[in-house]
Amino acid sequence: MEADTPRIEEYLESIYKLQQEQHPVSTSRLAEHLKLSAPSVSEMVKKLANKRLVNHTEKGVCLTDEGNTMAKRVVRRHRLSERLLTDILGYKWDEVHDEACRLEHAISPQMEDRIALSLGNPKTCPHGHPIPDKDGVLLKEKVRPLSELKSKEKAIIVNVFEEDPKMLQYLASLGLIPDVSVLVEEVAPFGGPLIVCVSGSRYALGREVASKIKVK
Amino acid sequence: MEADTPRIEEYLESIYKLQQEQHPVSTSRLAEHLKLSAPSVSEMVKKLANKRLVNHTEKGVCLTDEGNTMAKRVVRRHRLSERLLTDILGYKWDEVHDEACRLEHAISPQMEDRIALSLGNPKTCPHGHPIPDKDGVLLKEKVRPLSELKSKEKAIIVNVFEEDPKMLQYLASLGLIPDVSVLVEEVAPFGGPLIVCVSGSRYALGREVASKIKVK
DNA sequence: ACTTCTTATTAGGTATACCTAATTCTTTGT
DNA sequence: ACAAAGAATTAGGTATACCTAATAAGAAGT
Repeated sequence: MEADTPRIEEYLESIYKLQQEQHPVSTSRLAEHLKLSAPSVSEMVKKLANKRLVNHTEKGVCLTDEGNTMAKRVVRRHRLSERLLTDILGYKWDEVHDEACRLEHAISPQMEDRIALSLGNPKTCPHGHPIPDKDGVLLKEKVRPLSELKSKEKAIIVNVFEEDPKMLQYLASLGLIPDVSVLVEEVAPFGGPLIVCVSGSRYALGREVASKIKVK
Repeated sequence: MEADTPRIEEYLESIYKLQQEQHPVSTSRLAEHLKLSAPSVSEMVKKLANKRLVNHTEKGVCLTDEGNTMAKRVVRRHRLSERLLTDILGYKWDEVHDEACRLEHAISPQMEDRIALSLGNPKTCPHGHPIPDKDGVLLKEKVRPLSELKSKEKAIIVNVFEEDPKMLQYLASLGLIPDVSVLVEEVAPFGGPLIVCVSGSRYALGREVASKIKVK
């Protein structure tokens, strides 16, 4: 009767992520995100609901308090793993996601503490996302996508909502990483590109790309 | 048709370890070591044999070249994990085994390399056991158990064949750790204790305990 | 309102890795 | 040599987590 926690963690983490965009998460979105068939997800969601980790209504799936707590613990371990990989093992930010997806299920609460301590209690992952603290408290900054800035507006990159390595490499090559200041020089009309100024250089950035960069 | 590698790795690692004591490993020993029922092990061993990872004869199970290579890769990841835990995350040597048992299945070849590099290519785990290199080459020192030394013999601790935390704590408290020099002052007859001298202090050590400490 | 399209679920099936109980095969003691 | 003990396997069964194909339920278009 006991849980295959890795699998459960995977589901909770996905639901957690998808909830940020779409509140009650549809099972089809979840299936797509987990790369599983819809029936498999349907079935598993039922089990999660039985364990009181999610509520499953007509509109979709959402985490219960308990599910949310558990999801945040996984997110914490994922992001701490990413930091361990970059800060200590010399990984680049585009190489850490997949590795962290495996590590997050192999890290004990004790190791979680030790990583946090050894890294000086980092507040964010290498992509700028906040690391929930031990009690699940998560300080989320108010951000907006870079794509929504007006011409001549200046802002600081908070995080990058992206995990594709190619894309991350591209962004890093332009210096578009957290804590960097960006000036929007010009916004081309009709959904055209943004001309941005980053640490002295000027680049044209597609809207799609710019929408993934969150700034404050 | 593809492998549940973590489980396979677990078996190979156990067989690898047990082979050091008893060459063809009996399925019952294996079952005991893995804390599984004999039939479960019997069945799994059949699968491993199908995959050409072990040879299963009347006398027992032994690793094929391929199985041995795979086992050594797991051992490498296990011991590198242990070193990561002690050297970077501040764990004590008695706290690392269980944690490493989980990590060893979540570490990619790339991460393996990075850990080794970041730690300066350590040659042994915190308990003194050699870390196989990338190609499975493993330099095994010629050792004998401390329990076999004669009175007045002096030797250097190479490794400790033990993973029980309590025991490791005890040994560490006496300073009985790898690379430390020990002098046997006296050997009590009839399987009695050894009186040993370690960094200025004198202790009485049971035979059982002493047999787990390998020296050169 | 009704058909169409999408979304979700049920039905039925597979593979993995475990279990207990029963059986067979292998030693070993007398 | 043979019975008792011990080791290993077969038989039969469970739970988990996945799948495809078929069906049902809900939303949207004319």
